[in-house]
Amino acid sequence: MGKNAHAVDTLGSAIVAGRFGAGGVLPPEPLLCEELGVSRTVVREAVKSLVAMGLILTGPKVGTRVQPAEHWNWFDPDVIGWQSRAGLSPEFVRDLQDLRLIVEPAAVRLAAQRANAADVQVMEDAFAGMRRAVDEGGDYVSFDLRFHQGLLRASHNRMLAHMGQALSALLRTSFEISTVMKDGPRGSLPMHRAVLDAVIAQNPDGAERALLTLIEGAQQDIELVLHSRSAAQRPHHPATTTVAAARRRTMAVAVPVHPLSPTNRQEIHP
Amino acid sequence: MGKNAHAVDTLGSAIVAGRFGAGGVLPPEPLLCEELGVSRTVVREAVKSLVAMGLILTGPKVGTRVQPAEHWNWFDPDVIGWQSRAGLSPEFVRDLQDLRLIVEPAAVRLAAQRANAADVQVMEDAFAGMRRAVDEGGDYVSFDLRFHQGLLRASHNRMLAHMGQALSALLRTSFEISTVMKDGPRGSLPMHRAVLDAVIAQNPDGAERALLTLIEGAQQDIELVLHSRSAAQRPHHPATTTVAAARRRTMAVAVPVHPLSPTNRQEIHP
DNA sequence: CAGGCGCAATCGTCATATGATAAACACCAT
DNA sequence: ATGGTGTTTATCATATGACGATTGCGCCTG
Repeated sequence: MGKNAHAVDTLGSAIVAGRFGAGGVLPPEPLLCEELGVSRTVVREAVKSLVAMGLILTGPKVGTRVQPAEHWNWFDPDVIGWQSRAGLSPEFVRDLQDLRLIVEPAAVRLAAQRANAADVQVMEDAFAGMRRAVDEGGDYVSFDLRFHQGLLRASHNRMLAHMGQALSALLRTSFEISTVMKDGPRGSLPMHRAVLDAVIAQNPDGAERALLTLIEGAQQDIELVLHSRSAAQRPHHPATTTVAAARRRTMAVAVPVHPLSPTNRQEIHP
Repeated sequence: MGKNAHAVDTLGSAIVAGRFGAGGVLPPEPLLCEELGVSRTVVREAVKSLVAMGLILTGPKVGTRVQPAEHWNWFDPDVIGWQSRAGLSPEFVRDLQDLRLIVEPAAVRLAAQRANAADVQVMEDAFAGMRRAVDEGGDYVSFDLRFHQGLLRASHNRMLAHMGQALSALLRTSFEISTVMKDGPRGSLPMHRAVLDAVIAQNPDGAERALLTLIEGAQQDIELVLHSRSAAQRPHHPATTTVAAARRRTMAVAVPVHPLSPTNRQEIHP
């Protein structure tokens, strides 16, 4: 990984984790150079990236100060990733659940009205992958994410599609650092099918209903996880608390214990 | 303004305006230095900012290429501002209207449940400012924006609050480059009051209804504007076509005729 | 005690050099 | 002739050193 990407990731993680406090000031550039083991050029460019994400602002003599959390760009995959690794606070999860509950039903309504053949094909492929993963074993999560991503994109609304990207980043991270629920996938398949069918039938109401069912299942799981987490204070090792299945379910959610791979949007590797 | 900010703005505007085409590649860094009249350091930092906004990707030998529009960060105030100046295409406006219609009613429901005294005070102040602006003349727009911003923040959801920021950026820009509607403010005052009262009364249903009324009024205006615009193909001078008032209205919207783009080659969006 | 003035810390900008990477091309072997 | 392979080269990535600009803070003066 490039040094710049590493610097952005390190600083971003530290800031989001609250290492400098809310409104605190970061060390001067020379010190950051030492700590990160890079030149001032790299530090400056990393700082510029973080400024663009709304995490900090800079000025002569004032140094670089972290902005209040309301100014973060909460739709940046990196920011969401850092927050996820820093710990899924109940407030953060609640915010995301709120958002999902607001956005996805509305998006699926639009999708049912606007989806074209290509959109449907993407979702069909994703669904096929999910089914295959259940039958033969495989990466269920990626296909599930692709399904929901396809759903959001099928709304043909740039903002909604971008939100899906952010949501995906969170869920993906959540999965990378945890285990997948065992029988969740099989149970959620039929309801995914129902959503897709309703979209194909251009039936907004049916699509919304099916999706709401899906979300409710996920919400229950998440609440269970958060509950079991606050019960078992600070689990020790990769013993991520996995949660028993609910009947209808979209995605499993578990608790991050150890930070892991950053998403690197900075370099091209075609 | 600092050179860096200027560089980011210039490049960002050009990219969003489609000067390099979708998926096109920007000139090499040395050329950009000449065009912008700045050093390579500034260009690189500006590029890093744009990368963080998801507008472009960079890599050795491949140059810096603009990403497809789905990857833009559509919740960045700068990006929205550039898009606004580049021309409010009907699709863009439709996307934003969709978003507003999805987010604001849901947010006001949450606000009615979660708003505290401080939140209410912010909105009261904003409303008082709106009323004063109507009675004595003044900057109605700022207070209207502040009202809606306060509404979103009162939902106590970081993502929703941030979305409000982006929405504000759009509406503000829309106003900066156009004139304000004459009797819109007076007509919209009562409905704003109704929203605020419902929030204070912790009445989610009432708040949502009132807000929906407000949004519908705005939507009608916007449709009128877009219609009159496509009717009058390419008006000649600063004759911004303002639109007659509708009864209930949140904010006035007018048409940018002359983008303030620094580049002379403005392009007509398809 | 108050207000203006200078100092110094810190970021902003510039210039130049060198390394790293990956696409493009030419070359050789089969 | 064709396909693989090595070299070239354009472009970005990083490092270094210097100077300018701005602003917070303390000192000095009235």
